[in-house]
Amino acid sequence: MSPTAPDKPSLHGLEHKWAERWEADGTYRFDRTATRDRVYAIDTPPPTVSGSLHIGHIFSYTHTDTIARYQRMRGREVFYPMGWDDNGLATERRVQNYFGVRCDPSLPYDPDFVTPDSRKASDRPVPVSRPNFVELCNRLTASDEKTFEAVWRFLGLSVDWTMTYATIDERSQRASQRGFLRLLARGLVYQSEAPTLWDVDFQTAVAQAELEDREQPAAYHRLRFLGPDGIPVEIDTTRPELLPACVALVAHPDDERYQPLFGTTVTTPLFGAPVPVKAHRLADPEKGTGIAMICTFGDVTDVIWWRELTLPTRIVVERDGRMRDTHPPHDFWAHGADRVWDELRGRTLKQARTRIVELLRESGELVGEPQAITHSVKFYEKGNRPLEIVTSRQWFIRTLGHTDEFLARGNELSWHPPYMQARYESWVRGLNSDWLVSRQRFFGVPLPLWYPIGEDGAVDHDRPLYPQEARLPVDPSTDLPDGYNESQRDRPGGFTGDPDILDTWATSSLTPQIAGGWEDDPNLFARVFPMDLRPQAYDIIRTWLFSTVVRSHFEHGSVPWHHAALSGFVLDPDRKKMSKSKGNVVTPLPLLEEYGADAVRHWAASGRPGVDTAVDPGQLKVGRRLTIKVLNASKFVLSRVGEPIGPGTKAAGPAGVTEPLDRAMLARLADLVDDATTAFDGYDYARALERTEAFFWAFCDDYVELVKSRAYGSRGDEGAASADRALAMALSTILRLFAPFLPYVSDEVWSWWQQGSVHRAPWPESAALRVAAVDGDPLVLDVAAATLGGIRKAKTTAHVSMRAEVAHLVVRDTAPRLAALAGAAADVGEAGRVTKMVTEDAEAFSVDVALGEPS
RNA sequence: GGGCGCUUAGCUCAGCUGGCAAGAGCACCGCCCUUACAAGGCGGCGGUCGGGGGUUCGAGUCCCUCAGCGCCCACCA
Repeated sequence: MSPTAPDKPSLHGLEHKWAERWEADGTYRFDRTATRDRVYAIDTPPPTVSGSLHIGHIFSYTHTDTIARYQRMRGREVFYPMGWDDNGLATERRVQNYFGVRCDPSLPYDPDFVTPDSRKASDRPVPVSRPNFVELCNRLTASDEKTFEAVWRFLGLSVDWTMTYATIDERSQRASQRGFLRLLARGLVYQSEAPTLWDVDFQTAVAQAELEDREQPAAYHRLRFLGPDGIPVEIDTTRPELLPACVALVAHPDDERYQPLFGTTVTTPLFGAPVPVKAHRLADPEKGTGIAMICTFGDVTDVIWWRELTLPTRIVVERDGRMRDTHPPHDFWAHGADRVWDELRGRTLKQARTRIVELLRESGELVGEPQAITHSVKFYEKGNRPLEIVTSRQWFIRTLGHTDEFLARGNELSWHPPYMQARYESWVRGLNSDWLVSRQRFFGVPLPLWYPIGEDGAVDHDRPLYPQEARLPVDPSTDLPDGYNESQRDRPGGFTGDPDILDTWATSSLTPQIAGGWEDDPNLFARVFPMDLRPQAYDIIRTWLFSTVVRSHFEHGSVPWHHAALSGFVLDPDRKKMSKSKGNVVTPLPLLEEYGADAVRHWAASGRPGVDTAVDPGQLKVGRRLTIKVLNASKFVLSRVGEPIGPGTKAAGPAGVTEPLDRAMLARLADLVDDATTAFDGYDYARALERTEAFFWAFCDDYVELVKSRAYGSRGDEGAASADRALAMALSTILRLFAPFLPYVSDEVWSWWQQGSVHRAPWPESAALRVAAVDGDPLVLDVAAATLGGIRKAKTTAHVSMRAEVAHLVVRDTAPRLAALAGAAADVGEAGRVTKMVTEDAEAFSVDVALGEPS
């Protein structure tokens, strides 16, 4: 059988051809009979299904795929599933915009509902029931997932596509609810009625991990309170509209200015409410006037003060971000304060602020004019308005008090790059609240709980009812707690389902368990858990990585995986962070189509682990050129090779390579294999690629040129055979080294002369190459290449063709290097078209090139 | 306020445990239709490796310090 390289090799259509072949052959199918020690398990990040893939996905997933392919070639059975993160707010938001609907849980299910069509952006959203809304979510995510899968396949991810999951599917819901109930049974999860950060647009509580600070314009308003002896006490506030919720003033215990006031009572402006003056260490004497008003609740410090100073609660802000429209219990407001309140009630906070400032100004209790400042305010990372603090009943997983355990688990992990561990540790050390997992949303895993309703109609939250694990997953809005029937739902003496869902992270923190078949498939789980690798981008260390460690620690008493590989971010060509609002998001499909998947992968894989990398058309062209070069160089090599040469064939034997230059190249190649292997074992795919690529170009430019004429037979069969065998060994090795990065072109070329897929071929081993190289000295190749370079330079300088004859060549160099050159003198002579070559001992390398026909 | 990373040719970046007479690609300039490759090949120009100090026979590479950029965490009346 002889190799069959096409006359005109092309990249066109390779993706389609090979994606189909791999699927048909099950090239990446996981063999679940493999024992744990042979398995390499990857906890693939389930991308958020929200319309279209981002170039950042391509970047990070390519990194993972190179490692997956490397491990597979090293003989590991790679467990490489794909998940879709479709539950949660991102999907809800997309569904609202896409279909023009709004979820109203109070509506009954409408089985005949059809989505509104031909609507305009200005149209009001159509209210739909929760079940209808969830149906729409399922419909849209199903189609989005198809689109995503198509892009992943185009990119050439070596995922086992028979192993997919979605974070909203039944398996995930079961795992999520089971995990929750087990924590509940162990007291690691609890509910609490407490002030929590609240997004007034999404109308849900928000966890610490989902916060971000944003700089916002604001203004200090100086308000005059009335002290015990009629002496004014002035405070600065950015939230004057919260004055009716003021429950105390606070200053630092050591602040001599205010020490006389501690324990006394002052009166609030406008409302005339008597409030105590308290001392607390968190009060900052440098801020404002050094004494602050405590409101329920303006910010998290208010909550701390309120709790630690046991202050009363006076709520004026509603969950929708407006002033409440009723009279709050105002037993301590002064007579007449109702008239002030009537000016504020029901208004938005912004309107209320404007109005109260006017009122304060009129009453003379605003001191001076507001001073504009800029300060940072907490936002929900997906939100548009500052978070408020609202008291509500929520469920929490206990994370406080476990800091040392979490840090210890962090130490058990190998971090790539290592400095990423610092981000994890600073997050763990900074935890200041338990993990809030309940959300007041609709599309997600329901909390698997019901509550009894007393004969008096009061819901008894303290005695939740929960299902046996065998019943999971349950939807408490339609399923029944044991011992009840449907007629008792929401009735006195009956029960009510918990209306909330679990936060996305409460489910995706279990991806190793979900993908690995925890409890559902113990046989599989034992083979893959704890997994080997968690690949992800560094921005979600505090969410996904941390929460997965927490769940695994609590549930299994182990780390969820042994390695964490953190990818950087993709920046736009101007090195700015990409965001939808800036409109600089790069979508991957056009790049894949223009440059080819291998070139896009080449760009991605050239981004160092953890390092932000810009989209660079130049780099994409480099990748494109490389893949074309692989095709052409391979075609040349195979035109010299009479039969397949690889492990087990005759040319693999050491006897085949006799020429010093060929041996030198193989020795260099062996070093390369060691380099690339070491790099990959350290998760440095970029280094492996860079080394391979550098070798390959030098191989083409120097070695191939040097042996070309000998390979054509200029010096007899033996010299040609040596070259052919070395070329074939090199090609086989190079293709396998490139395979993790350029899966399409490498398998294409592999198929020209080898059996099976290169992606199931063994990773090259340097030992075999060293045997073939015998005593090969890399110096031979170095000096030969340098000499050839000198000849080329002379010809270029003389503006003559590379085919021009060299009448007389003098090579000067040190004795050892000249000795090395002697072994390749004939090759150099033929490649440079040198008629007569002489050497002279010298301190340093130089050449004299006399062009022209031999005299 | 605490921490991490980065700062090397015009641009994007390699240079891992100190030995480099400082590298690659892109861009730029020039040459070459050479039978693997002209959507190519070959060659050239270009940097006092952010500043300053130190250790060393020797520092882009280690230590100290300063500066700029980016990010993480904490705090925010």
